[in-house]
Amino acid sequence: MDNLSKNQQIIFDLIDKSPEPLKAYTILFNVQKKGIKAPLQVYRALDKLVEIGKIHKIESRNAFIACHNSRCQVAKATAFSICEICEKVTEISSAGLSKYLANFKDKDGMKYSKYNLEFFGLCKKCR
Amino acid sequence: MDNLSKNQQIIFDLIDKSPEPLKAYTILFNVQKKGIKAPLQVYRALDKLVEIGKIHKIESRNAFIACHNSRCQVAKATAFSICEICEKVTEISSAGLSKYLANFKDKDGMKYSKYNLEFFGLCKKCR
DNA sequence: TTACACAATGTTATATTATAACAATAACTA
DNA sequence: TAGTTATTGTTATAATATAACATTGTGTAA
Ligand SMILES: [Zn+2]
Ligand SMILES: [Zn+2]
Ligand SMILES: [Zn+2]
Ligand SMILES: [Zn+2]
Repeated sequence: MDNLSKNQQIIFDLIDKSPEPLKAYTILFNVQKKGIKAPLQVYRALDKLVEIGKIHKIESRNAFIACHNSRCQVAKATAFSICEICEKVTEISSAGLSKYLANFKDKDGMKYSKYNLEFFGLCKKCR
Repeated sequence: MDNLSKNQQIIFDLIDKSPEPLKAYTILFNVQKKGIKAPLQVYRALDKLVEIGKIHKIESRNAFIACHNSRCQVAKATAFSICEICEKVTEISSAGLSKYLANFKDKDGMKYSKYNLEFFGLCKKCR
């Protein structure tokens, strides 16, 4: 379950050591020297890594970052801050926020199994 | 400010009367008989409509819906529920939720100017 | 009115993101 | 060891989005 396959490990390592979210074709370019030559090989590994919660997709940017939040259980509940100038992305780890959202019910009383929240603003450096 | 241009009006009308989110190329297909023939014409209108808050983009689906929530001021604060089976999307209008998120500060004390929240689950019909 | 600025349009080409389809191999299970 | 499932490799193609440039419309102020 924590045993990644060869391609999954190569791609996870790349994303994990990146200071910024990586796009699929950027990943492809960077792992070609390791023998991963086709988009599908990248997308398959990304799909799996997202599924098991090792990485998250930043939907508004079509990019991927490693999970750095023990609170987000297997990609079911994710929150990020995104700087609109430098594009720095940080995973938000807030007990209050995750509790609030996990318990949120809409007006029909519906509870949700999963959510993704993206905050936008300016990071410290860019203000 | 509420005066849409010709292409903007055509595309807004289509989205506004659609019961489901529409994708850019679905829109393109549906407005070709009205003289809008190129993707760029669609994307330009979509960009403008998003900017002025008449429509929202559902990021996880690359699709667009009309705003039906007076609380979301010009696309700065959006929340949706998405059914993972039938793909029905509803804009969430909750005073509590929008107040909570608008006032949310991360651990660095940063407040955000904008957010997008997508909840996933099963709608009434699909349960 | 006329000149200017700015918004919107039209058009062709191209870039970027993602999946279909099929064959082969590796890893796990009974 | 046979059967099953996950993973890989490969080619082609689908789906989403933007670049670049020329033209036309619309509002505004001299
Ligand atoms: Zn996480
Ligand atoms: Zn920044
Ligand atoms: Zn809205
Ligand atoms: Zn449903």
